[in-house]
Amino acid sequence: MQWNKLEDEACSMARTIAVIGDRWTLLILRDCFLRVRRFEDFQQRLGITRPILADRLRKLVAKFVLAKVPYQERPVRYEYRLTPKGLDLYPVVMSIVHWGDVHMSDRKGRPLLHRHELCGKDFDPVLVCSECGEPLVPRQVHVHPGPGAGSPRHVPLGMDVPVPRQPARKRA
Amino acid sequence: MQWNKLEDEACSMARTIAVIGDRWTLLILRDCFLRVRRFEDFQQRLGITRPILADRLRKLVAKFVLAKVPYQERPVRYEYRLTPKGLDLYPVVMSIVHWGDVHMSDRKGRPLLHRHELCGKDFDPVLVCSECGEPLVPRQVHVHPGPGAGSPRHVPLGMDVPVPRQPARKRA
DNA sequence: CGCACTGCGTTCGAATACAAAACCTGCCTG
DNA sequence: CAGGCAGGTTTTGTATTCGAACGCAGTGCG
Repeated sequence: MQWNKLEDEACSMARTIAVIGDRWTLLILRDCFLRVRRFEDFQQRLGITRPILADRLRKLVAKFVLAKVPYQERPVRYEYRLTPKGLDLYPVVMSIVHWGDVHMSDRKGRPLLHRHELCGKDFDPVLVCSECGEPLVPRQVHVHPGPGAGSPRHVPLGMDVPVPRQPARKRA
Repeated sequence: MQWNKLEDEACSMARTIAVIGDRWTLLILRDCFLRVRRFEDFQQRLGITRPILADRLRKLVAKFVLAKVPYQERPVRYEYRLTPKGLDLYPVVMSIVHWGDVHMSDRKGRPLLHRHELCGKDFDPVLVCSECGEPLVPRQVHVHPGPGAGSPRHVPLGMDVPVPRQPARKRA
């Protein structure tokens, strides 16, 4: 499957991956949330090569995740800023960081702690239900097709199928 | 930067990306949460080629995200199951799917809806603070170095730096 | 003027990852 | 014994990605 095909899948995960499912893109976005905005800064902080960086920034702008806005005239220079669409990726980025904190830290512990300005405490991010506020666990989530459902070659995430497979298995 | 170097960064995001930051790996994990467990099923559902699938499964097992357990003897056949470490990726997967639902759906709407068994309603996932329960927004989160902090070549996510750059800029 | 510098990229072969298809193994079934 | 099935590996060609170097505009400095 090529990158472009991913976008056409009737699966939100595939479509998202078509935008951010690239090693560099996620690191660039992390830096965006750190208020890094300029080509040179990205390049130096990430150690990414210039052609790749230029390509990823271009793609993110084309997908309206970043916006290219001039910060000075004469020589016109641009900086890359998160759009509202880009800002909405915060949960994705935070979830990834948190998983790394919990599961990929070495003996010394996690490299950094997050403090919530509202309550003043160090916290972990928790994913909850928008309706009842309870934490989400995989087993309590069922999925049913929505208006944009296509032929489910990819049965979408959480779909409670008994694993689609050839009906009966002879051997246990 | 090569893949392996990512793991050594003192950044939880980089370390997580070293595990799951691959287009196929995330799709495989999505299917895992759908209770897909067998090589053939992954292959057919994803349209992934066999060598790549074998490679990704091997890596996920090596990283303890999946476990390879026999489900029958004589011919020994294995299935791949999420470990607790793997199950903890649920927020990552859900956040990605939700972003796709919101921002990548076509006119017809999102391909699927999620229903929460506990409250019986269709919901969106929301990322909240574990301490006060309020939704997290980027601007209200500050970060300070934790015990595992290294030299911050990558200043970690959310770090509230005024963008590290060469002190004074000659041109405005 | 003329030369260097800064910010932001592009162009170029070499290395890598990937796709498509065929092949192999161990066991079972007809 | 032919064929099938689950779960891979091998082989071969193509698309991506990479690192190093170059291009280029607009100053700034002597």
